[in-house]
Amino acid sequence: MTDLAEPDRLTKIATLRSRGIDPYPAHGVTGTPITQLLQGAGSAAAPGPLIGTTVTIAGRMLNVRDFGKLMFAPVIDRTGRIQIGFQRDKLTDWWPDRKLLDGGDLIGVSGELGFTQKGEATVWAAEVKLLSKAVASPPEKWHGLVDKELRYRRRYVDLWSSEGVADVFIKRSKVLTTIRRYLEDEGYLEVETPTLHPIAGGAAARPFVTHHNALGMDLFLRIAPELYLKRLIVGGLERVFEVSRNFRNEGLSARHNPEFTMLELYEAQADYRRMMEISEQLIERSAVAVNGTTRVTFRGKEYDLKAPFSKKPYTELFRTKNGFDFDDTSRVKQRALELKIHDTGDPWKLMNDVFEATVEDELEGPMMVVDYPVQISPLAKQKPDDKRLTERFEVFIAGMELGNAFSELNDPVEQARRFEEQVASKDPEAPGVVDWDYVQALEYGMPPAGGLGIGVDRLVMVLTGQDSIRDVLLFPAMKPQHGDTPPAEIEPESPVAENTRTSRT
RNA sequence: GGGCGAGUAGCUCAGUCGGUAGAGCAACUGGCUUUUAACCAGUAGGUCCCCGGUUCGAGCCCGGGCUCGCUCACCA
Repeated sequence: MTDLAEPDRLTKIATLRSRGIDPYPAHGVTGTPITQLLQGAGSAAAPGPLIGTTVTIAGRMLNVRDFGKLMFAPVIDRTGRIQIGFQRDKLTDWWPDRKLLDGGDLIGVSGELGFTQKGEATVWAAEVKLLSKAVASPPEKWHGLVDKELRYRRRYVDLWSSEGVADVFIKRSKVLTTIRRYLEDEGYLEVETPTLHPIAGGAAARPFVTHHNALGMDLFLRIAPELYLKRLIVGGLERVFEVSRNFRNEGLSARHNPEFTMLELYEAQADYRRMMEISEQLIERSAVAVNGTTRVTFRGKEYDLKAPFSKKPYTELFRTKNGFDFDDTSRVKQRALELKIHDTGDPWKLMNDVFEATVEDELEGPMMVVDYPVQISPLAKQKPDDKRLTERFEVFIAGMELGNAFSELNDPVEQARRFEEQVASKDPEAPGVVDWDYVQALEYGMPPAGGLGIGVDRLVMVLTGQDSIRDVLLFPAMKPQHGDTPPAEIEPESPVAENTRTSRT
């Protein structure tokens, strides 16, 4: 047992057993969802149809108020909370055992639904069954769990003890349902592609490295599913999407978790204009599904997510904020110095860093930045009328990037050239080797296609008004707790790469 | 990694000038048939994050360290 287990409650378990009561019975009680009971109860002034009938509920009992011959306690289930009234006169045999129940215990109760003198809907217990004895106390009754670290570590308590927490995750689920339903209606196929990648491609990020013993090789946890999904477009599946858990070995923040969920989709014969429409639809429909309106409040500001979103060219935003063109490399360098941006040696990364520092944070949105320079868009197709730019856009809300999409580059020769350029660049986040298998796929011919990625966690943040990504993840990344037993060491047959970056030597 | 803040009972927090460690809730005992953070009386509960220093005396002052939160940087 851990030190959360209270000796007194453990003693009660022994007492229960000695009286022939199993504190952890094999079978539960099927109850009516509490919200349904409350609806059927109506109010004391206008009693509903369930008043006076015998009902059954199952849930967690909290906060017992004992009057000696009468006792009240709320019981919660996933739908709501209702009060149970225990009366000695109606529970003569059970009454002496009531002290064996504690706040936090899971119980099943049957009895007549009625009201108290104060008019609160109450189940007057006629039968009580202990379903599971809690040996740890529930959180303090009026502050609840306030310590953020404890809330994340003990999400299993936070979910039922903190107001609104479960609701965020119910909404998150609704967002995913909405996305799936919409894409299925559009003729998309949901697919699953590998999480273990021999080459960490499809995005610029530092990967996690792991090791496969039988194959005797290092593998990367995927940083994006992109290159596999486009192989499926070559394969003729035409419209595919994946809800992909991606892993990036980078810093943590209110917007970044090492594993996060990305929706990626690809559609043959489409281009980035079609992706704009899909982005707008996905976001607008998700907003309506969870909030019933396209209006949301996020970080103190109101946004209307109604389609269509405004669109502005990258180059124009760049010029307006900086006073010179994005491809004026000497002035970009100078500006980067002014902004104290670290120069990795890659002039185009520097240009984009200047863009991010000067433009992105102020993009309240919802808005789409369109037509990105080709040098920072290695997988996007060039614009026919301006080869310096690509058919690419990103969606921003509240200065936060929510989505990224483009007309997919399907020219194998050009793709190989860009991969080689990337590998030769000084960007530490660029892949270390060319993905020749992907180039080979393109050599067979990929139809013109549009692709889109949407950060699901961030979308849920905006839709539920949560400032931190940790509040939309059930179990956000945490350091192991001091004193935790470390996980069993697995002996690799050969050492895992020393550096977490893609090796480029 | 930088900046700011925090660490005292199971939980939420006080702790004055450096002088015997406190409250509410939770727990335990007793009372109470209509409460809503029920109430009343009582009991128990402490490595004041750790190590060192100053001092007659340190929760408090000094030095070092650890952990956590927020934030900036990196990143989506």
